[in-house]
Amino acid sequence: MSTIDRRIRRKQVLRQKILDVSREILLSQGFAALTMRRVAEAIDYSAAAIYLHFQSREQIAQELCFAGLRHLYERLQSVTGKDSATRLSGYARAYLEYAQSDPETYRLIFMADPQLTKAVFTHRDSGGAAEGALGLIVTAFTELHTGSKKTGVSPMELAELFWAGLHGLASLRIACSRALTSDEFRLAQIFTAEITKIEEKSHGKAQGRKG
Amino acid sequence: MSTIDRRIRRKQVLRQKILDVSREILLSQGFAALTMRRVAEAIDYSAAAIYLHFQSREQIAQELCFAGLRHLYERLQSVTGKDSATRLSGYARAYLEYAQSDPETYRLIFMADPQLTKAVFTHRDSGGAAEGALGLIVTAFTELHTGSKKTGVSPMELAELFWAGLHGLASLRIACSRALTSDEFRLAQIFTAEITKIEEKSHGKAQGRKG
DNA sequence: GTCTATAACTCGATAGAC
DNA sequence: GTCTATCGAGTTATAGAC
Repeated sequence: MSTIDRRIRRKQVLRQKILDVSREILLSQGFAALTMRRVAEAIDYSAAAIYLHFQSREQIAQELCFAGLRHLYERLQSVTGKDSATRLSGYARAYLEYAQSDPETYRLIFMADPQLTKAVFTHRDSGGAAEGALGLIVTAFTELHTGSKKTGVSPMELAELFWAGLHGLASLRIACSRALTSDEFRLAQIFTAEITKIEEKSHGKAQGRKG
Repeated sequence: MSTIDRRIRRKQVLRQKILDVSREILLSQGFAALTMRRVAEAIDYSAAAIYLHFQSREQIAQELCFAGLRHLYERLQSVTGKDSATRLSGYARAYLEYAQSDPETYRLIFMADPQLTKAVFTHRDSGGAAEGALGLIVTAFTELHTGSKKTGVSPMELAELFWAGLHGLASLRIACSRALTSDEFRLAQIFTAEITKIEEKSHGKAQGRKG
């Protein structure tokens, strides 16, 4: 291994360490506490040294968003189910569980800064996690759609509505724990049942189909 | 009118002027641009003078949130309709229209700072706009409920789910205009139809944005 | 080539002169 | 009541030590 390789490797290691420390600060104290000085303190370097590895604080935030989005995508991917309806129910739970497990990152991705959110949806650096995640949901609704339950509403529209609903539940909870008095998982379950047209089990089927 | 009254009045006028200027900056440039120095510049005072009328920047933000929430409440109150289902449809439209008309204030209320969101839901200074708004929706669902369409799901739960869905649509649009490819008003219409259990009339209804 | 040290600028907020 | 001066904290750019 040449000295040049060693140098590159060390550089990468330091860069990753900056990201790790940043993630920890974000997780425990929120984005406002994620300052260059604090990160520098944690990795035992000067604040200016960070700028050799990252262009700005925003860029660090962006990478944390990308990583968070990949985590969310992985959770969704790990959801299995024979029929699309139960899979959608699993997606809902997985989505809310992710937001609950790492609210500060979720906030950073979807609530904090429009530029960051935009970056998540436009840049390719996140490994296509955003498209992939939505793709899973669209696929499920497409399957559901082949049962021809609904006409005039495309799977894409249902997928986006589904996502928006989950995001509403997750983000309201993050913004204010007291905003919703009902349990968000229960609301998500009701929502999923509605959107997939599955009657709640506690009551059998109450209404007919549509032809 | 005594000199003391005059003084109090002038003080109130200046205070309102600070709020007006702040609101304008928020509306046009976002919360980040709302700095004490900029406000001071606009009202032609020193930055320190503002602290005679407001305890902090946060307090200014809070009052802007309260005012915004009252505006939202007014829009919801102006929705009329014979049956609860059409009223709910109107609420959905009014809600999204408000968020669209003043996205920066909406962001401040529900997305920016947990402390602000919490204040909106706990403090009484907003004139009970938050409770009032939710109350309108709960009432509509209670009416709907008397038709005994749904059992096992309370009107309160439906109201919160309804609100969360609308918030999801509004906040996603604000966070990133490209997040949703479908028209949010159409999605809201689908959502409302679902949650009120009204089958879509294959395609008859219009989905225009502005009434 | 890398990092430190430092300076230039932003901000919110406060103390004290007038 | 108002301003000036200033503090502490923040981001960022750069000069120079190693």
